[in-house]
Amino acid sequence: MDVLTPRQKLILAAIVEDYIRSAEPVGSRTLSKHQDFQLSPATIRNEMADLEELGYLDQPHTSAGRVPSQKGYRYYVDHLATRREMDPQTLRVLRDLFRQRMDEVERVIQQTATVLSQLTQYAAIALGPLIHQQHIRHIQLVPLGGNAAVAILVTDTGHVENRHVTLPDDIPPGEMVRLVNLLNAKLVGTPLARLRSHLYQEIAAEMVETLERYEDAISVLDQLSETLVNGPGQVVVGGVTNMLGQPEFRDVERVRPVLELLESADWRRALDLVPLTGPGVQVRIGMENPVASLQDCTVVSATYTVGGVPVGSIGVIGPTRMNYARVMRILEYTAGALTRLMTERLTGS
Amino acid sequence: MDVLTPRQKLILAAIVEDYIRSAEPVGSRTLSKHQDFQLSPATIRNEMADLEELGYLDQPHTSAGRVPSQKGYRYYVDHLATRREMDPQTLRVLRDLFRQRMDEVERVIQQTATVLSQLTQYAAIALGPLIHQQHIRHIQLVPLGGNAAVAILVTDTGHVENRHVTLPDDIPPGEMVRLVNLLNAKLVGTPLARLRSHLYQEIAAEMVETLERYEDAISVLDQLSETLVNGPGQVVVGGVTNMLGQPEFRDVERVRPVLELLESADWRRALDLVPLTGPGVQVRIGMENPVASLQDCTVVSATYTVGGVPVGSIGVIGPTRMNYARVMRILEYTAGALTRLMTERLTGS
DNA sequence: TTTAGCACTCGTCCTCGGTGAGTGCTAACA
DNA sequence: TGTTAGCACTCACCGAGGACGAGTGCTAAA
Repeated sequence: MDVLTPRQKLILAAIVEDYIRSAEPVGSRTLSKHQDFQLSPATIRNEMADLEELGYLDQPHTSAGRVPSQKGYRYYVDHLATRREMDPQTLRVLRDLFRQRMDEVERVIQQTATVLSQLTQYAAIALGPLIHQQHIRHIQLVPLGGNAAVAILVTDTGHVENRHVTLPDDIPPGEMVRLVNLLNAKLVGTPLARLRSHLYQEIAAEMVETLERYEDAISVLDQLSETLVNGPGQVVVGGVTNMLGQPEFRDVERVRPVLELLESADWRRALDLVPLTGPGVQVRIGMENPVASLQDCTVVSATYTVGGVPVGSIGVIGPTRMNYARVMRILEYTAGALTRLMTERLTGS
Repeated sequence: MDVLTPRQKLILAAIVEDYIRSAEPVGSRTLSKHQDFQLSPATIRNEMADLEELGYLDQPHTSAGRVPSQKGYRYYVDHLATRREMDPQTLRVLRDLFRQRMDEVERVIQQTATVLSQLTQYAAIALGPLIHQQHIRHIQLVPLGGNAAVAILVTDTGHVENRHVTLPDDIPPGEMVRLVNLLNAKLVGTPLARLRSHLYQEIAAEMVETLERYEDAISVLDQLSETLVNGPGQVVVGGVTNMLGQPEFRDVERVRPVLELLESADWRRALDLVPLTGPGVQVRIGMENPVASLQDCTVVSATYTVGGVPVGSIGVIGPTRMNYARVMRILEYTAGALTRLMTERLTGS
């Protein structure tokens, strides 16, 4: 990373901030009238030429002003973005959000995505807490007729998962009741991540004793646990149409790949966008994104944790010309609030 | 409704179909070379002038061809659209869809919306079957600690609903078990629509006898049944970005209101779009839509039924320049398939 | 090192004429 | 009376040309 003079930093920061505001290339004259630093346009032009040579600025065409390059944004985020306080109005909206009574975790995630997108005017994405961190509270098997049945699993946060399973033929009456009772007696309190190993290691022996049809029971439980642990969990995307308001996406052909990605049911990729990589706020600018259709976008994300372990994440997707300072601040706050809320739910009650 | 001569009908149909294909105003010369009717451009121009005077055609500007008006589309749909057979490829896609094994009704609805949007290249909307038509299979109350609990309700189609409820303080141990047992003994088989009346009329007496804390039990059940019956049910929207491919929506400002409507969580209004109004395929052209942001769109919808009663619906949203014949045929087929499938689920098993 | 001056670049906007698709009208024709 | 050929007219679209202005790079002076 090159070393910039204090004045160059000042100018770079001013250009980034001005461009974020106006979405128009910033000229030297505009800057010279700008603020603290009293410099003539010519001086600023010299500095800008240097900054462009170093790769921090781009010039759309010869007679236009300068625009931050992706490298410029990166430098701004890493070294220049000042941690301003949140404006009181934003803070109030967020406080109100988390003061609300929201019983279901699903609702919390849903509302978070909505509020994030409203506040930022970008698209927002929120991933529910990974279910396999949660503990089993209750298991139930409800026969539907024929061989069909629904397996229901309730976690200690009150999250309910259900899967349709196929029962083996000719289950003796009472056998299923015994199975359910055994499971509840033995599995309540187990983290979902260890459901399978518990099944085989600790209660298999007992199942052989208690149940006449051991293999059949295992087959049902396999069906339940298989999709459950690997499932992507809840994903909520909000404010997609906000992207249409951004000037860089006034052209339909530009937004289209982004909207298509956001709409696609291929949530695995969505998860890639906002991976669970440690604490703090992460910023991916343009080409830093692994997904090609986001190369003109910035993804800002943060994770919320329970007991220090990341369990879910939230993110904001917008153009590279993004209000970094504000979005990062908002995400930081929100992730913190979610961490507190989820910790309370997962350990407190 | 004015009476059109056979030739006028022929010309109107040709214009509508040509415009649906090309999205460009149709000129007299193009039409004269068109097909069966051997007429000179001049003759066709005369007829077109008449049709315009009657309101079936519009002219974007003096020296452009003609475009069907909304009245023209309406006439076309009502009198001219020929019931062509579905092309084999479309038919195969639909057959494959419903041949798939889809245990959960939710998956059926989800997949239907996806396939509809893929086939039509418009946006598709699918509404899950109204839950209050279904019958109770199982009720469960899982305490979470403190006063919180989850109430779970399974219907005979295997649909699982859950709500967080607040328990009264100091429930005697065993009381809740008794409550759940009583509910299951008495309520299994009841249609959800009659849950509340059953609660009060038929088993209230028994509850007073069996339970020490009758009022508390009722308060819990109230919480469960309240949101359950009035809930909007499952709504899936798919293929929203398909709209971006339509030439009439190349301008961002034109798509925006439509996408915003489709994204909005205000599903009540979405329900208004595709109301449960009897059998058959419904077409709403432009201003016929009650929602202002759809005034340049056509909504084609159909309902699926169980035992003759409409329980859910599907729809396609696209520009007024829509391939009516094909979309209507596809929706007709799909609604029929859903009717068969849901009937089997709701009554068969 | 900074600044004033100046020529230069280049995107934007406007105008303007040519082009062509399409029309309306009229008169002739079957 | 319905149909067709002919013809003048309209008007969106396209590309060229020119004025404008924001902004630059360079040079020379402070």
